[in-house]
Formats: sequence, C-alpha cells, structure tokens
Amino acid sequence: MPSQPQATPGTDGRAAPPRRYGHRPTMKDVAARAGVALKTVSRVVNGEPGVTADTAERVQDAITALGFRRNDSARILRKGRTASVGLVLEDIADPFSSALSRAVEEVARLHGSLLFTGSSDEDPAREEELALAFCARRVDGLVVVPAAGADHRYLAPEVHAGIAAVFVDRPPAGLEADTVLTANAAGARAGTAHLIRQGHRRIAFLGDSPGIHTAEERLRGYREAMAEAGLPVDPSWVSMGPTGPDRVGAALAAALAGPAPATALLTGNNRATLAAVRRLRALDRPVALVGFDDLEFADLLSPGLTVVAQDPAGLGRAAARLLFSRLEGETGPARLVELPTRLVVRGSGEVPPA
Amino acid sequence: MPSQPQATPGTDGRAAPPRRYGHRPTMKDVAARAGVALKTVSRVVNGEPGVTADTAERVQDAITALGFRRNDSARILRKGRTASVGLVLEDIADPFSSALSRAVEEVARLHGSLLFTGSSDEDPAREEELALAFCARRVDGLVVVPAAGADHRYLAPEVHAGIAAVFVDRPPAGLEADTVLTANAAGARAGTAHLIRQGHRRIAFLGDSPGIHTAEERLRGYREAMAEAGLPVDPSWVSMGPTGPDRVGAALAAALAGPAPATALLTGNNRATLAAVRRLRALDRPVALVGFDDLEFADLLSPGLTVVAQDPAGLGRAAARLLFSRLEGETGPARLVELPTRLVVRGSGEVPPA
DNA sequence: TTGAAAGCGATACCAT
DNA sequence: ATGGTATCGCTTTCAA
Repeated sequence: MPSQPQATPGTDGRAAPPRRYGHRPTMKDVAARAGVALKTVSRVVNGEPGVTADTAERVQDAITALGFRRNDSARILRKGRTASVGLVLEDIADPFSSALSRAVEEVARLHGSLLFTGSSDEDPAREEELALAFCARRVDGLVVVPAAGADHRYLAPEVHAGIAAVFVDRPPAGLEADTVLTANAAGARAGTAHLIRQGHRRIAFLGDSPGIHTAEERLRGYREAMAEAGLPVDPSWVSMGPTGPDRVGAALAAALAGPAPATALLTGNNRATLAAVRRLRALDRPVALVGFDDLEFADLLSPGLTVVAQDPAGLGRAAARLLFSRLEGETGPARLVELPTRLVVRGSGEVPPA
Repeated sequence: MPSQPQATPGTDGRAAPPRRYGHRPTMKDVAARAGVALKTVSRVVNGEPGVTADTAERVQDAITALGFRRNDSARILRKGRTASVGLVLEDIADPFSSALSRAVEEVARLHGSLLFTGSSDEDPAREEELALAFCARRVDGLVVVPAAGADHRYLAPEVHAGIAAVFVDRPPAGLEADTVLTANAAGARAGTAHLIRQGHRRIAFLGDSPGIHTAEERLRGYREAMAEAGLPVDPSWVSMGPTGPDRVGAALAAALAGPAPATALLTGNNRATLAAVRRLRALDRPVALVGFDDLEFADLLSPGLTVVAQDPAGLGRAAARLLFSRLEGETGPARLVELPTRLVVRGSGEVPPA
C-alpha cells in the first residue's frame, strides 16, 4: 500500500506546487473563525435547530471561507451507521452484473446510501476478501452474488453484529439470509418446451460447470421438460463445463454428430449462447437455438435470437429492497424471492427440425 | 435517510430474533479477554513487531473467540488515508462504463484500495453530489467521467486538500487535473477516411449533442477528413443531438433524402450506431456504415459492423495509474494522456457507393 | 440559544 | 516486549 504522500518543496528556486496535503479545515477551525463553539458549527452543518439566523450566517461564512467539508469518517465513527452498502459481483464488466449494479445503486440512492462495488471473478477467496473489506468499512449492508463454491459462514460474525446481507442470483451456503433468484429451472423448462412445441425431439443442453447453482437448476429444468414430453435424453446431448468457445464448440459438435444428432439446442448462459451462434454460423445445417439470458442486440442477429430472458435489474432492485427493509428494522426469517423469466421469441428458436 | 434500526423485542411471548445490533467487539474487548493492553492487540492485528509468539497467540485466540474485526472507520480517522477511491461514471449499466470501471477496480486492487462507484446519468448536479459524497468519505482520490456541462470548480477545495482527481473520456472544466481521453478527432478522421477510400464522396455524420466534448471532437475529425479529401459537406448530412432512435432515424432519413443523398454514414456513438443499423435494415438501399465505439457482437451482425474502436478498459487503467502515481507523491503539472482508436473492418464500412 | 466535556475505536508516541 | 495516554473529527449529553 502506498505511503502517505508528502508535498516536497521544490529545491530549484521555482515555487513548489501549492498542494498542501492533510490541510482540511475541521469544525474546530470553523468554530474558531466564526467565534462560536464547535457544537454550534455541528448544529449548523447538520441543520439542527437551536441556532439564531445571525449565528448560523456567521458560521456559514466561515465554512465557505475555509472550504470546510464535514469528515464523514469521523461522523460514522460516532453514529454507527455509514449510509453505505457493499456490492460483490462476479464481474462488473459483464452486462448482467452491471445492470444489477445499476439497480442496486438506484435503490441505495433513494435511501441516501453510497455503494462500494467489487468483482470476485468467481473466486470464493476474492469474494470473502471483498465482503470482509466492505464490512471493515462498516457498510450497513451487503449484496452478494456468490462465487461458485463459496462458503458463507465467514459472514456469520458480521450478520450477528447487525450487518444485513442479501444474496442474489445464487443462494448462500452455510448461512441463512434473504435471497433473490431467477426462476432458473422454470425458465429452462419453458425454453425447452418451446423447442419441443416446434417439433424438436432431440434437444441438446450446453450449460456451465456443475457446482454452479444456476447451471444445475437450468439443467434440471431442461430434464424436466424432456421428461414431461416423454422424450429421452441422450448423454451426448448434455454437456456441462466452462463456457469458453472451445469447450462449447466441441460439445456442440458432439451433440450434432453421433447416431442421434440433436436438432435443437438450449444454451445455459450468454457465453455459451455466443459460442454456439458463432459455431452454428460455420455449419450448413439448420439448428434451432434458444439461449438462457438475453443479449442486448439479440434482435439484430439473423435470425433473431430467441431467449429465456432474465431480469438482472429486477434482481438488483429486489435485493436492494430486501436489504433496506432489514436496515429499517424488519426482523422476520430469511426471505426468498424468485423472479420469473420471459421467453422472447425472435426466430432462432423457431427453426423447424431438420 | 433511514433511522438507526432497533431490535424490537417480541411482545407476544415468542423469543425475539437473536440479532443484536451494534454488538461488535473492539480491540478493548479483545485486550480484556486476552489479558493484555489494547496496544498489544493493535500490534497483533497489524502484524507489527514486538510481540512474543506466546502473547500473539493469546490475542489471536481472543480475536477468533470474539469474532473481532477491525473497524476501519476508526482506523481511517487516525491514519488519514482511507485506501479507497471514488469513481463517478455516466451509467454503470452501459458497457463503456462497466469496462472502464472494471479496469479501475483492477488497478485499485493492486494498490490495496476499495472502490466507490456511482452513476451521474449525465447530470452535472448528480455528478457533483456523488463526487462530494465520496470526498466526504475521505476517499484518497477520484476518477470522474464528467457529465456534459459540468463545471468542476466545485472540486477545487478537495484537490487543494490533497484529494487526487483524474478525469476520463472528457476533460474537466475550470480545473487543471490529469486527464485521459480517447483520440476522438483522429479516430473520426480515420473512420471517415476509410469511407472515402471506399469511394464515398457524400458521407453523413450523426453525432451526440453539441456541448459534449467527445461529440464535438468526433465531428471535427469528420470535417477534417472531408476537407483533406477536398469533399464538401452538405449541412443535411450532419446532425448533432440526443442519440435516441427517433432523432437518429429522422436525421438519417434527412441525410439520405434531398438532392445530394449521403451514400455512407459515420455514427458518433453506440446508441447512434444501433439506431442507424435498425433504420438501415428497413431500407432497401445499401448504405455504408462506420460506427464510433465498438459493440460486443459487432461481428455477428450481417454485414459485420465496421467500427472505430475505443479502449474503455485502457482508459480506466490509464486513469487509475495516474491517480495512484499522484497518491504516491507525484507532484508535476497536470498530465494529458490520449489513447488511440483502432479501425476494425468487418463489412458494413466496405459497402461501395450506390 | 449556546457551550464544555466525554467518547466513538482505532493509531502514535513515549514510557517502562 | 508491553503498556499508558493523547489524539483523529465528529456527535452526544448535560449544563449554563
């Protein structure tokens, strides 16, 4: 960590830069300048009653003259609440996370709170490090998108001490807390059922690694839909693992080869969907595709991409609302909110079986 | 702002929830339990030398037993530095902002700093509110993507007090500070020159509102390229304003109508590009298109979208590096960094003139 | 209406 | 090696 910078005066005769570190006026300085007590300054700054207009004006003048700004660190130390919340995401750079983040920010703003954000990159250790760092700053609450495989018992002392925690997109492990999830199984079931309605009987599913909650739920939904329709699932059609282009490409090739080639495909997340789209382009064979999670320009592809859309902003909003309800005193048992998905039909999922 | 929550004991005979707010152990508590002085606990917690292994272990045990976590608010109050920086964006939900944010986060992490983020929505008042709120939390530094029309003199007292400020994507107004920009004019000139090389002579430019720095620079680059090629610019080809679909649609229609219809188009930002793509789809006439700023799935469109790509992550990285160099004591004059753009050829910009 | 003093939870400096 | 005490800048409490 960098050490406290010091303004080093110039040694060459030219004027040193006028930057004077640590020279922030305090309430004490303002009080001295206005000729009042520190407490009076505090009253003016916080709009508390019991100050004559005349005194208030003198104080205001001193504040302006000195460029005083209240030090919230000190205020926080006294008051206990920090009016800030921490948000741990998988990766702020991806659209799901950033939409969720924006929604949390919006709700936080309504409640006068500032937002710490950090990306875990799906690494449980990093998630913990971030969450605890936020807690050390005494955030009032935490919204966490759990990293795969994280164990949330590390948060027990924090929660016990009164920090509210809400989990989004995936449930917490080893801890009871408010949770907001997408109806993953139901969504995958709906997407699969849609393909079945188009006449497909051999449908592949390419999902994220087992161990990731959303991946498993979506797989479950897929299997349920197939079972409901009385359709068998050939093992070669199902592949779970990292959703990089190479693995998805290989899995897709496998699903389309063999004696019972799939004629349709449900992809378990955005990366898989994109990898599949690119791969299918190179093929001459038409394959129906439904993707889980929407893409911003899905309508501009040809054919348009049919998706099971999630509502990342809705997830964030719901999570933040749960969080602030806790901060406002709500003390009931942990709540679970599930947000429905929406099937958006655009063309790629309506390709008939070959 | 919500008031301090109080655990209200149940009045109906059932046990009240066991949540006990404000019951955080302090170093004092740990010291008492371990039978040492507070200062010794501080030494252990901060890994300072001068503690026997035996004592350290006793302290560690007490820390674990009590679930102690250092209160960074108090620490900050003493130390002066908060190991946190504030990032004011236009809208964290858009890809440009979120990519930039991620890069800033990465650099901040290397320096042991946490990140406050907030979206200004292009509203100067909101930008100021956010920046000052971050400063009140005594962030060590600020990275700001200025809102259009913002006047940054409000930051003068903060900068004077030693808070480092770096501006990204647009220059600050009324304040000298480190700034990181995209080479907007050069990029637009390159994009326009590319269209000219394809044989186009009537090229339209649809940009964002005048008053937005990037919009004006890109317009300038467009005009320069046209002038260099000795091509006149018909007023009907140029339109600056909000880049919503309706206005862009109307502007595009105007540019393609008239006695000297444009055969190619440079769009000044992502929203304009998307609006144009949608609009051009509906036309039967082929129009060449180069967009300023890349889109994630630009290669999946047909034709692929030719763009002048910016490097949002590079901007964020450069800005954060400047920031931390200041925090490490760098005291020279304000620096300006300009990042080049990259022309990415994918098809839409290589459509020949009608 | 105004002010003096105590304290929030840590760190820094000086003793022991 | 360990401990005591002042202090960071503010809010709280109680007195004037």
